[in-house]
Amino acid sequence: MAKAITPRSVDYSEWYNDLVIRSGLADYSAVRGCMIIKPLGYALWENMRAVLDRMFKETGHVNAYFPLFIPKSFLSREAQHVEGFAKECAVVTHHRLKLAEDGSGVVVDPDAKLEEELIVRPTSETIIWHTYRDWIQSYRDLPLLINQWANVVRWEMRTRPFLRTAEFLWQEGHTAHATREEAIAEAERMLDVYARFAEEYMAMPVVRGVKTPSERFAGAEETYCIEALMQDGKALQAGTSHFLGQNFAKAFDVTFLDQHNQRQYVWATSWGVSTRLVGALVMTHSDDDGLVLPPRLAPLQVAIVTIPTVEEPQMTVARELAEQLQRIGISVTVDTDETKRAGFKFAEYELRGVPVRIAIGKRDVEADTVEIARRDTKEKATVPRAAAVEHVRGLLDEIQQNLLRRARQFVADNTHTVETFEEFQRVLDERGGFVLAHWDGTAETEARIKELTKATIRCIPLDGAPQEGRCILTGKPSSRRVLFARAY
RNA sequence: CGGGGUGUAGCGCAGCCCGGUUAGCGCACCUGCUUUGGGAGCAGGGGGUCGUGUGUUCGAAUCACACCACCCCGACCA
Repeated sequence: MAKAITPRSVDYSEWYNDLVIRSGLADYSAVRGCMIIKPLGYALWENMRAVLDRMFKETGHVNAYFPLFIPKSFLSREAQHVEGFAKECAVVTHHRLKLAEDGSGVVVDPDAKLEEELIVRPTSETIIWHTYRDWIQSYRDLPLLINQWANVVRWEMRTRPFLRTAEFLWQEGHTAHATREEAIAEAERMLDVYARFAEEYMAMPVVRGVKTPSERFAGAEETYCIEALMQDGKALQAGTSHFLGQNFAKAFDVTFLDQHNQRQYVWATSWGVSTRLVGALVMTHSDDDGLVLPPRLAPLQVAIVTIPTVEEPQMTVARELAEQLQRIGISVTVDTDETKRAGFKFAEYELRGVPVRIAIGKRDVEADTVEIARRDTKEKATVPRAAAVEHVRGLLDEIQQNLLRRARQFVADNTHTVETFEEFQRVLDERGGFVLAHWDGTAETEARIKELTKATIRCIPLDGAPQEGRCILTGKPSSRRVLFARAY
């Protein structure tokens, strides 16, 4: 094995880093905390983006684009918002460089200092709500349903490829509504879109819930989220949808006249998912041999390898088969690289997560068969050439379903219900995973549990039935279980 | 921002303690031949500001000091 990836059992974190780099998803860059998204990683993001974009449009949203830079004063308009983001903002202070007098290169020209500093957006609520003030006058202007695909910068202390980078790509939806109820319905609708995307496309089961007040987005009245469970038993917040109340409308003075000629503040939501989803996908399905990508998002679904590459009969079969697969909408490549041998290619396609690999050798040509291997289980089947297209079509569906099934089973196996604090600690230390437990509802208890165990309340699950119980820490009454985990 | 680690060829490393030929090794790369059903073999070849700076010395990858960068672990966050 020329390209050994650290096995998960040795060091999960190393495995992830190795895999991201060696599979060709991303590279480190010259800038701290910023990564280069390589063609494979970007293709994956493009596929995610295409599906999400379609789902947003199906739910009535349109795309727009707002500036990268935000005047510093905007950020301070909403008190909680600035508190939440102030510590991680990149700030532009000058607009010009000049040659250094000592010839050592360029220096910032002190004469080019900006009157007001510009913040590189960590999120766009402020500049968007500043704009919405001009766009909204009447109830007829509502709802305003806009999404933006953009990059944002958060100067994080500690970064990890895809999971937390200083610059990341995302989408941010920003909507304005006439009523509280409508805005809440919008926030819930978009959470539902995210959850469906995660399960149907990423094959990643998620728990839907709401954040506790201390975990809420800065400036939100309610933060809805989807939480996923990674293979090492740690949780990952995969998407959030916020009900912002009238906070931003009040901060930016966005009002409208209703049907009764009454001036009202607008109700808001914002919601986003980011390139973090690529990391989530990797951590959900992949194994020690490389990426495992769900067919519905895989940039390449089928790779055909002929053995040997150069000889004609098998190459002819490969090209015919590829054409037939393409015709039914399956992405496929015929590997014509004569400098690599079959074994090398097998390993390489596995590393890159291609769901289905087909091998065609002289033996197959003679028997009129092809060998079809699936990435998720690594099983191989020899099937008649005439049945290959249907086999592949069915197999891609089967892999998609199997990944979701497997991931669901994992979440089920790693979700524990506990009654006492001792049990809580033991489960976290020995097994990790999601832990359902009673909590007295106070921020103090939440903070204390975090301090003692490093576990946070990931969410208050939306589908959890109310249940009387006693808080695992304080013994005070609790009306429902909440979802705890150690998280990324 | 605290703790730890690493900077030597595209990648991974040895050499450094104890200074001294032309700085090595594996992978990758180039050429040729033989191969080709799970990361091929042989032969030949190309590729280096030893992170940066200053100092010590006849002489520094090697010793000293300073700086920089990146990675990992923590606290903070999508």
